[in-house]
Amino acid sequence: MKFASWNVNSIRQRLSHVQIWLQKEQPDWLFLQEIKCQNNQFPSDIFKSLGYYVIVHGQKAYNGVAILSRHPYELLYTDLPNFQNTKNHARYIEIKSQNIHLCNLYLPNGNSGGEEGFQFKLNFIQALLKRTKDLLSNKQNCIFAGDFNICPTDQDLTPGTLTSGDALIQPESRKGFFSFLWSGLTDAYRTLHPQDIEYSFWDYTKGAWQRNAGLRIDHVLLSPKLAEQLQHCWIDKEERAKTQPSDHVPIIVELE
DNA sequence: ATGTCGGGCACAGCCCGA
Repeated sequence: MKFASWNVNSIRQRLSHVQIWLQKEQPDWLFLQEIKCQNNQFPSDIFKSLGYYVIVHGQKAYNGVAILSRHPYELLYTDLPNFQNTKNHARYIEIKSQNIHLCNLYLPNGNSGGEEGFQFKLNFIQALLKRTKDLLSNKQNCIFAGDFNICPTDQDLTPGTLTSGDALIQPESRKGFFSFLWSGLTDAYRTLHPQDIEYSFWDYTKGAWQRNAGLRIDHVLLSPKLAEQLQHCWIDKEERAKTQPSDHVPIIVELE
């Protein structure tokens, strides 16, 4: 079983990259974030022709998430339960497929909008934590994955890339990330690669890619039974070297 | 001082968000 997540920074700009990548990797599921379009602008027919069901929660200009699934599914949520979504952002979609809750998230960055913007991020984390605990207490299999906009530790960013006050490395953000682990989820990449320095995002500016000044902010978290089946997890860095890339690259997980 | 993208608005070049 193969699973992947990718913040594509506009699906319309990245369509050919995603198509080629899908045909190469053939995951059972692909989570997409920052599709930056409305539902009727999403290229659903192309993905259907590649053998995927398409589940979209879009928004004009910003945000937007989608799931491509090779398997039949039940749509459970197009917004995060128990979240006061004061900005009406499209940042969450959850389906159930093959007896797994597949929870696709685009966590707020938290650097814009001052204190209120940061609080919006923390509120999202709290609601996500509640969703995690609800599923785990009911012994549900689940995968929480997407762009968390959190570097869990200093191992997960190039030194000097972010200022100390950045919302991606604030203690409250990091505590939020660890709260998912403390509640019982497993960070697929870090579990299999405890010492490695790898990133999933490189800013478009300041020659970040050329200098390898990156961040690990895209994560796949697994519930206990799925974690026991974890075989491989890798970050497909090659996508960032292509022409007109997203600033994020895919993260892929293989389970038994 | 901000070196890059993407989208919106509106039709050129700024603005926002990342």
